[in-house]
Amino acid sequence: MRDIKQKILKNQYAGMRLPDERSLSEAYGVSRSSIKRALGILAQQGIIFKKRGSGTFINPLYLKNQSLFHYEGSNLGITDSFQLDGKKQSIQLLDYQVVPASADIQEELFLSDTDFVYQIKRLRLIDDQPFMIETGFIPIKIVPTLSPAVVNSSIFNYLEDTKGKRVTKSFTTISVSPSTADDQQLLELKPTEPVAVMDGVFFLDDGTPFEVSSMRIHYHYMRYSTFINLDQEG
Amino acid sequence: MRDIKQKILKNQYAGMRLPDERSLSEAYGVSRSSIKRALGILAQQGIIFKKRGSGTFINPLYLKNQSLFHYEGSNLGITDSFQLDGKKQSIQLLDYQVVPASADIQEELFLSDTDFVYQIKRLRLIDDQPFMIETGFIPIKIVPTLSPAVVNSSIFNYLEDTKGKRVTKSFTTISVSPSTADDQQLLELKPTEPVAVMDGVFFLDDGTPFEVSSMRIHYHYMRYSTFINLDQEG
DNA sequence: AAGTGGTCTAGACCACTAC
DNA sequence: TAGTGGTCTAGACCACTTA
Repeated sequence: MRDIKQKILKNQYAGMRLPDERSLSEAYGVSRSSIKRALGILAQQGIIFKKRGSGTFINPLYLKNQSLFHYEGSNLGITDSFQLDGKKQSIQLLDYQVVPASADIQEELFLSDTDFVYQIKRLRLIDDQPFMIETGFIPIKIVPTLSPAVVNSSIFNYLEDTKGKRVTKSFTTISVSPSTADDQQLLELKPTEPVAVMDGVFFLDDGTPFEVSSMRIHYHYMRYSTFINLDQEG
Repeated sequence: MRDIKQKILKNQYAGMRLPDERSLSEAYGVSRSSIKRALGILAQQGIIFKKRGSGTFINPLYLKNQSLFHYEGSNLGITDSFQLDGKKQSIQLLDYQVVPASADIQEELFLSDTDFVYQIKRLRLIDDQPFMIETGFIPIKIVPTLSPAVVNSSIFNYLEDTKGKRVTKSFTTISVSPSTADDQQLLELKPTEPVAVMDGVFFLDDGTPFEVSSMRIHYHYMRYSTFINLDQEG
């Protein structure tokens, strides 16, 4: 899959058309089923279109606009969703405490009355411009070793590097809101300027809910792109 | 896949756990590969989690909150994304003309200098409350038979019913903006109240780009939910 | 050690498109 | 009619979890 994707990017297929599946199968020395799986994922991502009876074609929009297409939604809809390429990221820790899990949070993280969570509020900046206020809740029993030092950078990376646990799934809702006084102060907004709100639950590989998070994003930096494909939905 | 989904909804599996793939294969009288494909789609949608070595489990959040989870993003991120259940939908046609395709639109719809497009501006309402201004561009050569009467309801349904063409894919970008004077008037917003902006390209089944659309949505009605799963991304 | 999901194969047959 | 992708099968073997 990766190799075919590279070839598409490098324009190594003539006429926006890929070889047929049987040829690819032979060329790569794998079964047709495996080729089919690879192409299926690329089709799901909108990189190619399959047309029964005629062949498999590259989506021209993808070539023109990879930067957008590169499927920002795929990065779990968080920091990487924003244009952080060459820019300096930083974090200000605004709040860090351990509190009992509220009823709402118990429900979303599958906790009981007796569970505690970290409550972490951070301001994220790029090139010293504040762009997002993030308030997250994480069960202490999942990462008992969290500390303010860790929280000053990526919690997801910490988890992956030290515990081998990956955060690979999320359920997120995006909405829009006028800015509150708190937003205006922290994000340096005028009263007429709005924020985007992303509320989400993040899960580990195995489905364990790991964090509930609410993000308030400076409207100027909010941009969320997705490719939707209804083919595989029964 | 549909049958298993029903059984999940009706709580016909004990302990939030599905039978193993080999049993399901036998029970349904199909191969394990077919079961695997069905479960793969449900996992992609966040309905179940697969754990190698231990089994397949129902996502409890899905049972608690199907209404949200029912994956509004899947409806191509448009009207169905909003809470229109029992409510009365209506449309006001604000503009309807045929114009030459601009450079931008030519690029996104793969048209040439000589192509013309319908330019259609509509105000959508639910229960007589305006909630979205939609400006769309559609190549005349794809639907030469469009008319104001058609445009007063769903163009997608018209296409499917009369031409057998389905709109199954979209590429959409969501952002946030303060309301303009036009927004404020049409959507009955105060100057401090913002709008969500959804810009997108919609494609037919076979990858033909069908419409470029820009939607400005009353912030009160904007809510976009997605489940993201990074498992299948290489 | 037993049971689970993950990957992969080799091939049959079907449905559609284009010529 | 030839060529394309779609669906499905029966089975081998691997990687991981749990007891």
